[in-house]
Amino acid sequence: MSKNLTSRAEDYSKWYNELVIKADLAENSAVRGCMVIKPYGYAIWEKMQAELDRMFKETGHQNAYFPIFIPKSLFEAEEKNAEGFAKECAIVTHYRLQNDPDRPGKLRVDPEAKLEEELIVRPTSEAIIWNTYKGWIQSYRDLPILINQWANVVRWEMRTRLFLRTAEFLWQEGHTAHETKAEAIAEAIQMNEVYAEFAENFMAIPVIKGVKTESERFAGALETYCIEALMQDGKALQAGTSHFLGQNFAKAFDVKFNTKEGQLDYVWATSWGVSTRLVGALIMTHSDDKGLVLPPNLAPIQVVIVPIYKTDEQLEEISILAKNLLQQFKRLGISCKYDDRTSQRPGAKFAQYELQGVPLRIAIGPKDLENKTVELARRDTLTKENIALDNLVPVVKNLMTEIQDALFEKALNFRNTHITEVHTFDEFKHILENKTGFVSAHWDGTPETEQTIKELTKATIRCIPFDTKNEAGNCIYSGKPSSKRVLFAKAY
RNA sequence: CGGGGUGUAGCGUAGCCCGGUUAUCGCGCCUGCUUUGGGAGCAGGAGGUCGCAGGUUCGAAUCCUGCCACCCCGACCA
Repeated sequence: MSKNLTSRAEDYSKWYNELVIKADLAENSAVRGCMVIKPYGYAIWEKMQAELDRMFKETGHQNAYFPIFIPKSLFEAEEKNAEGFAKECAIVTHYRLQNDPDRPGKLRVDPEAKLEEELIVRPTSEAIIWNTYKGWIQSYRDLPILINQWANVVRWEMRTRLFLRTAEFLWQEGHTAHETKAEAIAEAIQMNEVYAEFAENFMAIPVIKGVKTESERFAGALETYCIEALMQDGKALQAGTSHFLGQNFAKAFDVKFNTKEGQLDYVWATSWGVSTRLVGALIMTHSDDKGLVLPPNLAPIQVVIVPIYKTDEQLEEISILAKNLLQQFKRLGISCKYDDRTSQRPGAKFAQYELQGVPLRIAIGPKDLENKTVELARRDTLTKENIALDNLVPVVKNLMTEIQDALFEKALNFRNTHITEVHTFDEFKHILENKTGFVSAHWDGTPETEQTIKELTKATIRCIPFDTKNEAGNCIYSGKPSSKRVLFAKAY
Protein backbone atom coordinates (compact mmCIF):
# COMPACT_ATOMS: atom_id res chain seq x y z
CA MET A 1 0.00 0.00 0.00
CA SER A 2 1.59 3.20 -1.11
CA LYS A 3 1.65 6.00 1.39
CA ASN A 4 0.65 8.38 -1.33
CA LEU A 5 -2.73 6.83 -1.79
CA THR A 6 -3.68 6.27 1.78
CA SER A 7 -2.20 9.08 3.78
CA ARG A 8 -4.90 11.67 3.17
CA ALA A 9 -8.19 12.08 1.41
CA GLU A 10 -6.61 14.57 -0.99
CA ASP A 11 -4.19 11.91 -2.17
CA TYR A 12 -6.97 9.65 -3.33
CA SER A 13 -8.35 12.48 -5.36
CA LYS A 14 -5.23 12.59 -7.50
CA TRP A 15 -6.33 9.62 -9.51
CA TYR A 16 -9.97 9.27 -8.57
CA ASN A 17 -10.47 12.80 -9.76
CA GLU A 18 -9.52 11.83 -13.27
CA LEU A 19 -11.85 8.96 -13.43
CA VAL A 20 -14.93 9.29 -11.36
CA ILE A 21 -15.53 12.53 -9.58
CA LYS A 22 -13.97 15.81 -10.42
CA ALA A 23 -14.05 18.84 -8.21
CA ASP A 24 -14.98 21.63 -10.52
CA LEU A 25 -12.74 24.43 -9.46
CA ALA A 26 -14.25 26.81 -11.93
CA GLU A 27 -13.06 30.32 -12.67
CA ASN A 28 -15.73 31.70 -10.41
CA SER A 29 -14.61 31.10 -6.87
CA ALA A 30 -18.20 30.94 -5.72
CA VAL A 31 -18.54 27.39 -6.93
CA ARG A 32 -15.25 26.37 -5.40
CA GLY A 33 -15.68 23.24 -3.43
CA CYS A 34 -18.53 21.87 -5.50
CA MET A 35 -18.12 18.66 -7.42
CA VAL A 36 -18.86 17.27 -10.82
CA ILE A 37 -19.91 13.68 -10.55
CA LYS A 38 -18.95 11.89 -13.75
CA PRO A 39 -21.18 9.14 -15.15
CA TYR A 40 -19.24 6.24 -13.67
CA GLY A 41 -19.19 7.81 -10.22
CA TYR A 42 -22.86 8.68 -10.48
CA ALA A 43 -23.67 5.10 -11.40
CA ILE A 44 -22.16 4.02 -8.08
CA TRP A 45 -24.25 6.61 -6.24
CA GLU A 46 -27.37 5.39 -8.08
CA LYS A 47 -26.69 1.84 -6.88
CA MET A 48 -26.44 3.15 -3.35
CA GLN A 49 -29.62 5.16 -3.74
CA ALA A 50 -31.56 2.20 -5.07
CA GLU A 51 -30.60 -0.03 -2.17
CA LEU A 52 -31.20 2.60 0.50
CA ASP A 53 -34.52 3.50 -1.06
CA ARG A 54 -35.55 -0.14 -0.96
CA MET A 55 -34.58 -0.37 2.71
CA PHE A 56 -36.46 2.82 3.59
CA LYS A 57 -39.62 1.59 1.92
CA GLU A 58 -39.28 -1.76 3.60
CA THR A 59 -39.37 0.08 6.94
CA GLY A 60 -42.52 1.96 5.97
CA HIS A 61 -41.16 5.24 4.62
CA GLN A 62 -42.27 7.26 1.61
CA ASN A 63 -40.41 9.74 -0.55
CA ALA A 64 -41.42 13.39 -0.91
CA TYR A 65 -39.76 16.62 -1.92
CA PHE A 66 -39.55 20.03 -0.25
CA PRO A 67 -38.23 23.38 -1.51
CA ILE A 68 -34.54 24.21 -1.64
CA PHE A 69 -35.21 27.74 -0.31
CA ILE A 70 -36.06 28.38 3.31
CA PRO A 71 -37.29 31.81 4.39
CA LYS A 72 -34.96 33.17 7.04
CA SER A 73 -37.75 33.49 9.59
CA LEU A 74 -38.51 29.78 9.32
CA PHE A 75 -34.87 28.90 9.45
CA GLU A 76 -34.30 30.75 12.71
CA ALA A 77 -37.33 29.25 14.44
CA GLU A 78 -35.44 26.39 16.05
CA GLU A 79 -32.69 28.31 17.78
CA LYS A 80 -30.04 25.69 18.30
CA ASN A 81 -30.42 24.29 14.81
CA ALA A 82 -30.18 27.77 13.28
CA GLU A 83 -27.16 28.62 15.37
CA GLY A 84 -25.44 25.39 14.39
CA PHE A 85 -25.70 26.15 10.70
CA ALA A 86 -25.67 29.94 10.70
CA LYS A 87 -22.00 30.23 9.82
CA GLU A 88 -22.20 28.10 6.72
CA CYS A 89 -25.26 29.28 4.83
CA ALA A 90 -25.67 30.55 1.29
CA ILE A 91 -28.31 33.27 1.21
CA VAL A 92 -30.48 34.53 -1.64
CA THR A 93 -31.11 38.25 -1.37
CA HIS A 94 -32.21 39.29 -4.88
CA TYR A 95 -34.25 37.82 -7.71
CA ARG A 96 -33.25 39.75 -10.81
CA LEU A 97 -30.28 40.92 -12.89
CA GLN A 98 -30.09 43.89 -15.23
CA ASN A 99 -27.62 45.39 -17.71
CA ASP A 100 -24.83 47.20 -15.95
CA PRO A 101 -24.86 50.83 -17.12
CA ASP A 102 -21.17 51.20 -16.23
CA ARG A 103 -19.91 48.08 -17.95
CA PRO A 104 -21.49 47.36 -21.33
CA GLY A 105 -22.26 43.71 -21.94
CA LYS A 106 -22.10 42.91 -18.25
CA LEU A 107 -24.88 42.20 -15.81
CA ARG A 108 -25.39 43.43 -12.29
CA VAL A 109 -27.82 42.66 -9.52
CA ASP A 110 -30.88 44.86 -9.86
CA PRO A 111 -30.92 46.85 -6.63
CA GLU A 112 -34.69 47.23 -7.03
CA ALA A 113 -35.11 43.46 -6.91
CA LYS A 114 -34.26 42.97 -3.29
CA LEU A 115 -36.29 40.26 -1.57
CA GLU A 116 -38.51 41.28 1.30
CA GLU A 117 -37.11 38.39 3.24
CA GLU A 118 -33.87 36.59 2.52
CA LEU A 119 -34.00 32.93 1.52
CA ILE A 120 -31.57 30.40 2.92
CA VAL A 121 -30.38 27.69 0.56
CA ARG A 122 -31.09 24.63 2.66
CA PRO A 123 -28.15 23.21 4.60
CA THR A 124 -30.68 20.67 5.91
CA SER A 125 -34.47 20.67 5.73
CA GLU A 126 -35.84 20.35 9.26
CA ALA A 127 -37.17 23.90 9.27
CA ILE A 128 -39.13 23.86 6.04
CA ILE A 129 -40.37 20.33 6.59
CA TRP A 130 -41.60 20.99 10.12
CA ASN A 131 -43.29 24.13 8.96
CA THR A 132 -45.11 21.96 6.43
CA TYR A 133 -45.90 19.18 8.92
CA LYS A 134 -47.70 21.74 11.07
CA GLY A 135 -50.49 21.78 8.49
CA TRP A 136 -50.55 18.00 8.15
CA ILE A 137 -50.92 17.02 11.77
CA GLN A 138 -53.98 17.52 13.94
CA SER A 139 -54.70 14.15 15.46
CA TYR A 140 -52.82 11.08 16.65
CA ARG A 141 -54.51 9.46 13.64
CA ASP A 142 -52.24 11.54 11.39
CA LEU A 143 -49.18 9.96 12.98
CA PRO A 144 -46.65 8.68 12.37
CA ILE A 145 -45.39 10.60 9.36
CA LEU A 146 -42.49 8.71 7.83
CA ILE A 147 -40.96 10.69 5.00
CA ASN A 148 -37.65 10.65 3.19
CA GLN A 149 -36.33 13.19 0.72
CA TRP A 150 -33.55 12.78 -1.87
CA ALA A 151 -32.01 16.20 -2.34
CA ASN A 152 -28.99 18.41 -2.61
CA VAL A 153 -27.92 20.65 0.25
CA VAL A 154 -25.42 23.48 0.48
CA ARG A 155 -23.06 24.11 3.36
CA TRP A 156 -20.66 26.97 2.85
CA GLU A 157 -17.72 25.43 4.65
CA MET A 158 -14.60 27.49 5.01
CA ARG A 159 -12.59 24.62 3.73
CA THR A 160 -13.81 21.76 1.63
CA ARG A 161 -12.39 18.29 1.08
CA LEU A 162 -13.17 16.39 -2.05
CA PHE A 163 -15.76 13.66 -1.38
CA LEU A 164 -15.89 14.29 2.35
CA ARG A 165 -16.96 17.87 2.71
CA THR A 166 -18.08 19.56 -0.49
CA ALA A 167 -19.99 22.83 -0.59
CA GLU A 168 -22.93 21.18 -2.31
CA PHE A 169 -23.66 17.52 -1.83
CA LEU A 170 -26.33 14.95 -2.56
CA TRP A 171 -28.01 13.08 0.23
CA GLN A 172 -31.18 11.67 1.59
CA GLU A 173 -32.78 13.07 4.71
CA GLY A 174 -35.53 11.32 6.58
CA HIS A 175 -37.91 13.37 8.73
CA THR A 176 -40.42 11.58 10.88
CA ALA A 177 -43.12 12.66 13.32
CA HIS A 178 -44.40 10.42 16.13
CA GLU A 179 -46.97 10.22 18.87
CA THR A 180 -44.65 9.15 21.63
CA LYS A 181 -41.09 9.66 22.74
CA ALA A 182 -40.47 5.92 22.80
CA GLU A 183 -41.67 5.53 19.24
CA ALA A 184 -39.44 8.33 18.01
CA ILE A 185 -36.39 6.93 19.77
CA ALA A 186 -37.15 3.51 18.31
CA GLU A 187 -37.35 5.07 14.84
CA ALA A 188 -34.02 6.86 15.23
CA ILE A 189 -32.34 3.68 16.42
CA GLN A 190 -33.99 1.64 13.67
CA MET A 191 -32.69 3.97 10.95
CA ASN A 192 -29.21 3.88 12.42
CA GLU A 193 -29.47 0.10 12.16
CA VAL A 194 -30.58 0.41 8.53
CA TYR A 195 -27.50 2.50 7.82
CA ALA A 196 -25.23 0.02 9.56
CA GLU A 197 -26.72 -2.87 7.62
CA PHE A 198 -26.36 -0.96 4.38
CA ALA A 199 -22.74 -0.01 5.06
CA GLU A 200 -21.73 -3.52 6.05
CA ASN A 201 -23.75 -5.71 3.72
CA PHE A 202 -23.88 -3.53 0.67
CA MET A 203 -20.74 -1.42 0.80
CA ALA A 204 -18.62 -3.95 2.71
CA ILE A 205 -17.62 -1.21 5.15
CA PRO A 206 -17.62 -2.32 8.79
CA VAL A 207 -19.03 0.31 11.14
CA ILE A 208 -19.34 0.91 14.85
CA LYS A 209 -22.80 1.82 16.05
CA GLY A 210 -23.20 4.17 18.96
CA VAL A 211 -24.25 7.56 20.22
CA LYS A 212 -22.50 10.91 19.98
CA THR A 213 -21.44 12.90 22.99
CA GLU A 214 -23.28 16.11 23.77
CA SER A 215 -20.72 18.30 22.00
CA GLU A 216 -20.73 16.21 18.83
CA ARG A 217 -24.52 16.02 18.70
CA PHE A 218 -26.60 17.45 15.84
CA ALA A 219 -27.71 21.02 16.48
CA GLY A 220 -31.22 20.77 17.87
CA ALA A 221 -31.14 17.04 18.71
CA LEU A 222 -31.50 15.37 22.08
CA GLU A 223 -29.56 12.32 20.96
CA THR A 224 -27.51 11.55 17.86
CA TYR A 225 -26.96 7.94 16.88
CA CYS A 226 -24.18 7.26 14.40
CA ILE A 227 -22.18 4.76 12.46
CA GLU A 228 -18.45 5.33 12.44
CA ALA A 229 -16.08 3.75 9.93
CA LEU A 230 -12.29 3.55 9.88
CA MET A 231 -10.37 4.50 6.77
CA GLN A 232 -7.15 2.83 5.64
CA ASP A 233 -5.09 5.78 6.82
CA GLY A 234 -6.28 5.28 10.38
CA LYS A 235 -8.69 8.21 10.49
CA ALA A 236 -12.33 7.79 11.42
CA LEU A 237 -15.21 8.86 9.21
CA GLN A 238 -18.77 9.51 10.31
CA ALA A 239 -20.68 7.50 7.74
CA GLY A 240 -24.25 8.21 8.79
CA THR A 241 -26.28 9.79 11.57
CA SER A 242 -29.78 9.44 12.95
CA HIS A 243 -31.17 11.99 15.39
CA PHE A 244 -33.80 11.87 18.08
CA LEU A 245 -35.04 15.48 18.03
CA GLY A 246 -37.39 15.28 20.98
CA GLN A 247 -40.12 17.93 20.78
CA ASN A 248 -37.72 20.74 19.87
CA PHE A 249 -38.91 21.20 16.32
CA ALA A 250 -42.56 20.61 17.18
CA LYS A 251 -42.33 23.36 19.76
CA ALA A 252 -40.44 25.69 17.41
CA PHE A 253 -43.03 25.22 14.66
CA ASP A 254 -46.00 24.70 16.95
CA VAL A 255 -46.89 21.21 15.76
CA LYS A 256 -49.45 19.90 18.25
CA PHE A 257 -51.86 16.99 18.00
CA ASN A 258 -54.83 15.60 19.85
CA THR A 259 -53.91 12.47 21.75
CA LYS A 260 -56.11 9.40 22.17
CA GLU A 261 -56.88 10.73 25.64
CA GLY A 262 -58.09 14.03 24.27
CA GLN A 263 -55.08 16.04 25.38
CA LEU A 264 -53.03 18.40 23.24
CA ASP A 265 -49.34 17.45 22.90
CA TYR A 266 -46.31 18.26 20.81
CA VAL A 267 -45.15 15.61 18.33
CA TRP A 268 -41.87 13.75 18.69
CA ALA A 269 -39.40 13.93 15.85
CA THR A 270 -36.44 12.22 14.23
CA SER A 271 -34.21 12.99 11.28
CA TRP A 272 -31.54 10.90 9.65
CA GLY A 273 -29.24 11.14 6.63
CA VAL A 274 -26.41 9.77 4.58
CA SER A 275 -24.69 11.53 1.72
CA THR A 276 -22.29 11.24 -1.20
CA ARG A 277 -19.66 11.25 1.51
CA LEU A 278 -20.27 7.49 1.49
CA VAL A 279 -18.60 7.40 -1.93
CA GLY A 280 -15.54 8.84 -0.22
CA ALA A 281 -15.80 6.18 2.46
CA LEU A 282 -15.97 3.54 -0.22
CA ILE A 283 -12.78 4.75 -1.86
CA MET A 284 -10.82 5.11 1.33
CA THR A 285 -11.90 1.75 2.68
CA HIS A 286 -11.21 -0.53 -0.27
CA SER A 287 -8.91 1.14 -2.79
CA ASP A 288 -5.35 0.10 -3.51
CA ASP A 289 -2.52 1.47 -5.64
CA LYS A 290 -4.10 0.23 -8.85
CA GLY A 291 -7.27 2.17 -8.20
CA LEU A 292 -10.75 1.56 -6.95
CA VAL A 293 -11.86 -1.77 -5.58
CA LEU A 294 -15.63 -2.08 -5.72
CA PRO A 295 -17.70 -4.61 -3.83
CA PRO A 296 -19.82 -6.49 -6.40
CA ASN A 297 -23.05 -5.11 -4.89
CA LEU A 298 -21.99 -1.59 -5.81
CA ALA A 299 -20.14 -2.13 -9.05
CA PRO A 300 -21.87 -0.62 -12.09
CA ILE A 301 -20.01 -3.24 -14.12
CA GLN A 302 -19.48 -6.51 -12.25
CA VAL A 303 -17.77 -8.48 -15.01
CA VAL A 304 -15.86 -7.22 -18.01
CA ILE A 305 -14.82 -9.36 -20.96
CA VAL A 306 -11.69 -8.40 -22.90
CA PRO A 307 -10.86 -10.12 -26.21
CA ILE A 308 -7.29 -10.86 -27.23
CA TYR A 309 -6.76 -11.51 -30.91
CA LYS A 310 -4.49 -11.15 -33.91
CA THR A 311 -6.88 -11.49 -36.80
CA ASP A 312 -10.40 -10.35 -37.58
CA GLU A 313 -11.46 -13.97 -37.75
CA GLN A 314 -10.25 -14.57 -34.22
CA LEU A 315 -12.05 -11.47 -32.97
CA GLU A 316 -15.23 -12.61 -34.60
CA GLU A 317 -15.00 -16.03 -33.03
CA ILE A 318 -14.24 -14.55 -29.62
CA SER A 319 -17.11 -12.08 -29.98
CA ILE A 320 -19.62 -14.88 -30.56
CA LEU A 321 -18.46 -16.58 -27.38
CA ALA A 322 -18.35 -13.34 -25.41
CA LYS A 323 -21.84 -12.30 -26.42
CA ASN A 324 -23.12 -15.70 -25.48
CA LEU A 325 -21.54 -15.31 -22.05
CA LEU A 326 -23.04 -11.84 -21.68
CA GLN A 327 -26.49 -13.32 -22.18
CA GLN A 328 -25.89 -15.96 -19.55
CA PHE A 329 -24.59 -13.44 -17.02
CA LYS A 330 -27.43 -11.04 -17.64
CA ARG A 331 -29.91 -13.83 -17.04
CA LEU A 332 -28.36 -14.25 -13.59
CA GLY A 333 -28.64 -10.54 -12.91
CA ILE A 334 -24.90 -9.95 -13.23
CA SER A 335 -24.07 -6.70 -14.98
CA CYS A 336 -21.38 -7.16 -17.57
CA LYS A 337 -19.64 -5.47 -20.44
CA TYR A 338 -17.82 -6.74 -23.48
CA ASP A 339 -15.04 -4.35 -24.45
CA ASP A 340 -14.22 -4.95 -28.11
CA ARG A 341 -12.81 -1.50 -28.80
CA THR A 342 -10.05 -1.70 -31.34
CA SER A 343 -8.52 1.58 -30.26
CA GLN A 344 -7.10 0.08 -27.08
CA ARG A 345 -4.89 -2.93 -26.61
CA PRO A 346 -5.61 -5.54 -23.95
CA GLY A 347 -3.03 -4.26 -21.45
CA ALA A 348 -4.52 -0.79 -21.50
CA LYS A 349 -8.00 -2.21 -20.98
CA PHE A 350 -6.82 -4.35 -18.06
CA ALA A 351 -5.37 -1.26 -16.40
CA GLN A 352 -8.50 0.77 -17.03
CA TYR A 353 -10.87 -1.74 -15.44
CA GLU A 354 -8.56 -2.15 -12.48
CA LEU A 355 -8.67 1.62 -12.01
CA GLN A 356 -12.46 1.47 -12.19
CA GLY A 357 -12.57 -1.35 -9.67
CA VAL A 358 -14.50 -3.87 -11.80
CA PRO A 359 -14.62 -6.99 -9.57
CA LEU A 360 -14.03 -9.62 -12.26
CA ARG A 361 -12.27 -9.56 -15.61
CA ILE A 362 -12.46 -12.28 -18.20
CA ALA A 363 -9.87 -12.41 -20.98
CA ILE A 364 -10.51 -14.60 -24.00
CA GLY A 365 -7.83 -15.27 -26.62
CA PRO A 366 -6.92 -17.83 -29.29
CA LYS A 367 -5.44 -20.20 -26.71
CA ASP A 368 -8.69 -20.16 -24.81
CA LEU A 369 -10.70 -20.92 -27.91
CA GLU A 370 -8.46 -23.89 -28.48
CA ASN A 371 -8.57 -25.14 -24.86
CA LYS A 372 -12.17 -24.15 -24.14
CA THR A 373 -11.06 -21.98 -21.22
CA VAL A 374 -10.96 -18.32 -20.22
CA GLU A 375 -8.67 -16.34 -17.98
CA LEU A 376 -10.50 -15.05 -14.93
CA ALA A 377 -8.93 -12.26 -12.86
CA ARG A 378 -10.12 -10.98 -9.47
CA ARG A 379 -9.77 -7.30 -8.72
CA ASP A 380 -9.64 -7.66 -4.94
CA THR A 381 -6.84 -10.21 -4.80
CA LEU A 382 -5.31 -9.41 -8.21
CA THR A 383 -5.10 -13.16 -8.87
CA LYS A 384 -5.69 -14.86 -12.22
CA GLU A 385 -6.64 -18.39 -13.11
CA ASN A 386 -7.72 -20.35 -16.15
CA ILE A 387 -11.25 -21.66 -15.89
CA ALA A 388 -12.92 -24.27 -18.07
CA LEU A 389 -15.65 -22.62 -20.10
CA ASP A 390 -18.21 -25.13 -18.81
CA ASN A 391 -17.63 -24.03 -15.21
CA LEU A 392 -17.39 -20.32 -15.83
CA VAL A 393 -20.91 -19.11 -15.19
CA PRO A 394 -21.38 -20.82 -11.80
CA VAL A 395 -17.86 -19.83 -10.75
CA VAL A 396 -18.55 -16.18 -11.58
CA LYS A 397 -21.85 -16.30 -9.77
CA ASN A 398 -20.21 -17.64 -6.63
CA LEU A 399 -17.40 -15.13 -6.82
CA MET A 400 -19.87 -12.27 -6.64
CA THR A 401 -20.71 -13.15 -3.05
CA GLU A 402 -17.23 -14.42 -2.26
CA ILE A 403 -15.60 -11.12 -3.24
CA GLN A 404 -18.27 -9.13 -1.42
CA ASP A 405 -17.56 -11.13 1.74
CA ALA A 406 -13.80 -11.05 1.33
CA LEU A 407 -13.76 -7.27 1.07
CA PHE A 408 -15.82 -6.94 4.22
CA GLU A 409 -13.63 -9.41 6.10
CA LYS A 410 -10.48 -7.60 5.04
CA ALA A 411 -11.82 -4.22 6.13
CA LEU A 412 -13.20 -5.70 9.35
CA ASN A 413 -9.86 -7.22 10.19
CA PHE A 414 -8.13 -3.91 9.60
CA ARG A 415 -10.67 -2.08 11.72
CA ASN A 416 -10.53 -4.57 14.57
CA THR A 417 -6.77 -4.52 14.74
CA HIS A 418 -6.95 -0.73 14.91
CA ILE A 419 -9.02 -0.44 18.05
CA THR A 420 -6.60 -0.08 20.92
CA GLU A 421 -7.46 0.00 24.62
CA VAL A 422 -5.28 2.41 26.53
CA HIS A 423 -4.86 3.10 30.23
CA THR A 424 -2.74 6.27 30.39
CA PHE A 425 -2.78 9.58 28.57
CA ASP A 426 0.79 9.01 27.36
CA GLU A 427 -0.26 5.72 25.87
CA PHE A 428 -3.28 7.45 24.37
CA LYS A 429 -1.13 10.05 22.60
CA HIS A 430 1.39 7.44 21.50
CA ILE A 431 -1.26 5.28 19.84
CA LEU A 432 -2.83 8.27 18.08
CA GLU A 433 0.52 9.37 16.71
CA ASN A 434 1.95 6.01 15.73
CA LYS A 435 -0.56 3.22 15.34
CA THR A 436 -3.58 5.49 14.60
CA GLY A 437 -7.15 4.18 14.43
CA PHE A 438 -9.70 4.09 17.24
CA VAL A 439 -8.51 4.41 20.80
CA SER A 440 -10.76 2.94 23.45
CA ALA A 441 -10.42 4.87 26.70
CA HIS A 442 -12.21 5.93 29.84
CA TRP A 443 -13.64 9.43 29.91
CA ASP A 444 -15.16 11.38 32.77
CA GLY A 445 -18.21 12.37 30.76
CA THR A 446 -17.61 16.13 30.74
CA PRO A 447 -17.49 18.32 27.63
CA GLU A 448 -14.56 20.18 29.20
CA THR A 449 -12.32 17.11 29.27
CA GLU A 450 -13.42 16.18 25.76
CA GLN A 451 -12.52 19.68 24.57
CA THR A 452 -9.14 19.67 26.27
CA ILE A 453 -8.24 16.28 24.82
CA LYS A 454 -9.25 17.57 21.39
CA GLU A 455 -7.02 20.59 21.74
CA LEU A 456 -4.07 18.52 22.92
CA THR A 457 -4.33 15.63 20.47
CA LYS A 458 -6.80 16.61 17.70
CA ALA A 459 -8.70 13.45 18.58
CA THR A 460 -12.44 13.58 19.23
CA ILE A 461 -14.87 11.14 20.75
CA ARG A 462 -16.29 9.43 17.70
CA CYS A 463 -18.94 7.61 19.61
CA ILE A 464 -20.01 5.80 22.71
CA PRO A 465 -20.56 2.34 21.21
CA PHE A 466 -23.79 0.49 21.97
CA ASP A 467 -21.98 -2.73 22.67
CA THR A 468 -19.58 -1.35 25.26
CA LYS A 469 -19.81 -3.26 28.50
CA ASN A 470 -19.75 -1.51 31.84
CA GLU A 471 -16.27 -1.43 33.30
CA ALA A 472 -15.11 0.69 36.17
CA GLY A 473 -12.08 2.83 35.40
CA ASN A 474 -10.59 6.28 35.53
CA CYS A 475 -10.73 9.03 32.92
CA ILE A 476 -7.66 8.98 30.73
CA TYR A 477 -7.14 12.70 31.24
CA SER A 478 -8.72 13.86 34.50
CA GLY A 479 -8.45 10.60 36.45
CA LYS A 480 -12.06 10.92 37.60
CA PRO A 481 -14.14 7.73 37.78
CA SER A 482 -15.76 6.39 34.61
CA SER A 483 -18.11 3.50 34.06
CA LYS A 484 -17.31 2.63 30.48
CA ARG A 485 -14.92 3.21 27.61
CA VAL A 486 -15.59 5.49 24.63
CA LEU A 487 -13.93 5.55 21.21
CA PHE A 488 -11.59 8.38 20.36
CA ALA A 489 -9.97 8.96 16.96
CA LYS A 490 -8.71 11.60 14.65
CA ALA A 491 -11.49 12.12 12.17
CA TYR A 492 -12.23 13.59 8.79
C1' C B 1 -8.51 35.71 7.72
C1' G B 2 -3.04 34.12 9.16
C1' G B 3 1.57 30.90 7.51
C1' G B 4 3.88 28.35 3.33
C1' G B 5 3.84 27.14 -1.91
C1' U B 6 2.50 27.08 -7.17
C1' G B 7 0.68 29.35 -11.93
C1' U B 8 4.39 27.66 -19.00
C1' A B 9 -0.39 23.36 -24.87
C1' G B 10 -6.09 19.09 -22.90
C1' C B 11 -2.83 16.88 -18.59
C1' G B 12 2.03 16.67 -16.21
C1' U B 13 6.48 19.55 -16.64
C1' A B 14 12.02 21.94 -17.94
C1' G B 15 13.79 26.78 -18.33
C1' C B 16 13.61 31.56 -13.79
C1' C B 17 18.63 32.23 -9.14
C1' C B 18 22.60 34.43 -13.47
C1' G B 19 17.45 38.43 -19.14
C1' G B 20 19.70 37.11 -25.31
C1' U B 21 18.05 32.46 -31.70
C1' U B 22 12.14 29.72 -33.49
C1' A B 23 10.07 28.32 -25.18
C1' U B 24 11.91 22.07 -23.23
C1' C B 25 10.38 17.19 -22.56
C1' G B 26 6.67 13.35 -21.58
C1' C B 27 1.47 11.80 -21.85
C1' G B 28 -2.70 12.60 -24.76
C1' C B 29 -4.63 14.13 -29.81
C1' C B 30 -4.46 13.69 -35.70
C1' U B 31 -2.43 10.73 -40.29
C1' G B 32 -0.01 6.29 -42.13
C1' C B 33 2.22 1.48 -41.71
C1' U B 34 3.41 -2.51 -38.48
C1' U B 35 1.35 -4.65 -34.00
C1' U B 36 -2.30 -7.16 -30.13
C1' G B 37 -2.05 -13.17 -23.62
C1' G B 38 -0.40 -6.68 -18.95
C1' G B 39 -0.62 0.26 -20.09
C1' A B 40 2.41 -0.97 -28.40
C1' G B 41 6.56 0.56 -32.08
C1' C B 42 8.22 3.65 -35.97
C1' A B 43 7.52 7.96 -39.13
C1' G B 44 5.07 12.49 -39.92
C1' G B 45 1.69 16.39 -37.92
C1' A B 46 -1.50 19.87 -35.09
C1' G B 47 -1.74 22.42 -30.58
C1' G B 48 1.18 28.29 -26.58
C1' U B 49 -2.37 35.49 -24.29
C1' C B 50 4.59 31.55 -20.43
C1' G B 51 -2.06 33.58 -14.68
C1' C B 52 -3.41 39.20 -15.47
C1' A B 53 -1.78 44.42 -15.56
C1' G B 54 1.98 47.82 -15.26
C1' G B 55 7.34 48.92 -14.91
C1' U B 56 12.91 48.38 -15.85
C1' U B 57 15.70 47.19 -20.47
C1' C B 58 18.04 47.48 -27.12
C1' G B 59 15.65 42.81 -25.54
C1' A B 60 11.42 39.79 -20.19
C1' A B 61 8.74 33.10 -19.16
C1' U B 62 13.23 34.99 -16.49
C1' C B 63 14.22 41.16 -12.84
C1' C B 64 10.68 44.83 -10.01
C1' U B 65 5.53 46.39 -8.36
C1' G B 66 0.43 45.44 -7.96
C1' C B 67 -3.55 42.19 -8.68
C1' C B 68 -5.95 37.35 -9.55
C1' A B 69 -6.41 32.13 -9.12
C1' C B 70 -5.32 27.48 -7.13
C1' C B 71 -2.87 23.90 -3.60
C1' C B 72 -1.14 22.66 1.42
C1' C B 73 -1.18 23.84 6.84
C1' G B 74 -4.25 26.39 10.53
C1' A B 75 -8.90 28.82 12.17
C1' C B 76 -14.24 26.47 10.85
C1' C B 77 -16.99 21.75 10.36
C1' A B 78 -23.27 17.13 12.46
